[in-house]
Amino acid sequence: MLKLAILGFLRDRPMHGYELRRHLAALTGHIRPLSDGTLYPAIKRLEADGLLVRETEPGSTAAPRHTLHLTPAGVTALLERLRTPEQLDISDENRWFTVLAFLRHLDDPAGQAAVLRRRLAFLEEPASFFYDEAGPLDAERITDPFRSGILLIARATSRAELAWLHDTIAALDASDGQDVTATSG
Amino acid sequence: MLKLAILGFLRDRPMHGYELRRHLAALTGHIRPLSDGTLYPAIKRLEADGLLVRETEPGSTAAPRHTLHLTPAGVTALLERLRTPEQLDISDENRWFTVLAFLRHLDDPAGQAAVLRRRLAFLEEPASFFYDEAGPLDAERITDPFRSGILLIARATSRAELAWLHDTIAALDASDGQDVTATSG
DNA sequence: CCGCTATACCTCGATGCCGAGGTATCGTCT
DNA sequence: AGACGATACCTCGGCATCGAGGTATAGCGG
Repeated sequence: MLKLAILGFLRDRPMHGYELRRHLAALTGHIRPLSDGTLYPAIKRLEADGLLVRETEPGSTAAPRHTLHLTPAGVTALLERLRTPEQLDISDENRWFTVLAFLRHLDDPAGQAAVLRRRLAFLEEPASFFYDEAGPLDAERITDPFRSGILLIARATSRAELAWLHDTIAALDASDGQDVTATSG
Repeated sequence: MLKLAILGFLRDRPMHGYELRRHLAALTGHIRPLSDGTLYPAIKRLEADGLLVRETEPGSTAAPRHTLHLTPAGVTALLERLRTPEQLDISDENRWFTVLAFLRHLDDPAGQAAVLRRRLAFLEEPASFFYDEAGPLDAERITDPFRSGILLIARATSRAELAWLHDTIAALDASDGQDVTATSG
């Protein structure tokens, strides 16, 4: 997750750790704040994997700034992750939003549509939060106001996202067809 | 999180680990599947903390079943957790839904309303996912269709939840007033 | 020039989760 | 009788994260 977000931000432009931290805070920080005890080891792991390099700028500001650049391997890893996200990236809303935030980097309408279709399939499979001895509880059988609130909110989110997914997939399919004829004609 | 869910389910009725596992799978399993390598150590931690006890049923079915019961300390811990959730339980939707799923156990309309008000305050404070050099990006300035999708979905969720929160808080406030006059009169 | 804050980076112990593995029993199908 | 899957529980290594701590520089107010 963190890995995806770091690669995604660095794909836009090289930046140093502290700036990365600010961007990450803006993206998911209100949901789940990120400590730099998490960020810097993550950067080190990516560096050890050869996905990014640091270039030390001399006396720019304060401490020795390491400007972080993606390597070609880093770009490949990002695109691979975006093209074939793991199931948790599809099902968990926080992770899914991170995928969406950088899906534009996957510069391929068909590939983007394929990822959206995976989310679509996940949202369309029936899921129930609660059940008792008699089986799954549908909305009508739930008397607890808090639990019916969960269902209400989940359903509103689902409706909005399904509509958006259908629209966006249609647009991507259309633009893909256009591009193919444009480049081939 | 897991801790809260275990305590919450056991508050309904004692059950053994495997049954707990099924309930947990129904509650959050479609989002994030739970391995029993996570569940059983969590049960052990709760037992070590004195929040639950196991009672071994003799030759009921297969392996030695341990039926899990909340202790008075476990009930207290559950109520305390529900009454004063940490900020992450408020901000993270997955955690928040877990709080909601068991908030009914906090048998106190005023306390329940107070928790809902914390979520309300969180949702009402302005948050932006993205920003550039010129500051936070509002919806109009975002051209990336995937990022505008995030905002669209987040806003739909937020609208639905805010409406539900207002309604439910009003209902709780009303029932609280009624209860007070009923018990005092 | 001292203290304070912001910038910028790092380490380390504790914790919690995951996945892969293992054990054992019971019921059912063949 | 043997194979198999479901039930039921457990252990352990590995890893990501958190939080608390530390280091160092630059700039600003008093």
